[in-house]
Amino acid sequence: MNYMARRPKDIGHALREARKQQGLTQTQLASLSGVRQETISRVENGIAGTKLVTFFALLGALDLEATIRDRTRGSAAAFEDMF
Amino acid sequence: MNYMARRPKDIGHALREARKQQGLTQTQLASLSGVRQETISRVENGIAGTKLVTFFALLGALDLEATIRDRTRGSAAAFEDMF
DNA sequence: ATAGTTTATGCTCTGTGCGCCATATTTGCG
DNA sequence: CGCAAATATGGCGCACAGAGCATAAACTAT
Repeated sequence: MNYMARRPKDIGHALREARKQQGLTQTQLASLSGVRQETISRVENGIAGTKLVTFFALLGALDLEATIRDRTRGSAAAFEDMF
Repeated sequence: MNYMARRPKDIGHALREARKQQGLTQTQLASLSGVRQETISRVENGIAGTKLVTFFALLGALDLEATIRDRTRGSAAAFEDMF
């Protein structure tokens, strides 16, 4: 699990993949995170105006975290996947 | 530059550090990103409801990117900093 | 095909982010 | 200290996210 994100749409993809990977439905994730199923659907489909609070609620429920770093690290990505 | 973020407040901190590191004022970053100086101030101080669009506008202007990954990677963080 | 589940979409309403403008407060430096 | 630059804060207006509820559309299986 290691996704790079530069646009809101990337966030949606990452969240959907993580959710599926954990075998959760949107409804299950909804009760885990406190975010409604409808909202999760819209977020996963890349609604740009999503709030950080919502994003982090989903991140937490999926046991994920975000990191912020320079864009010049693409070459190291494959290496990091070793962990 | 490698910040871990689990809450909106972490985002603000990371953005501020990155901006300072590049020797930019909020006003300069404002014209670079299209986000207003007042908004940048509030975001850096951890306003929870910040929108993803705003966040990514600032990320892009600072030439940063976000990654999403499992929370079990703390031990690898120091190692990744080698890059 | 049909029933059951999962996901997407439409609506109203409330809350709030952010643009915009002004100003207060803090910070840095002589 | 005193002044200028940088950052923070407040008000107003508009746009839109997200709750809540309903329902439609898309899958999945039997």
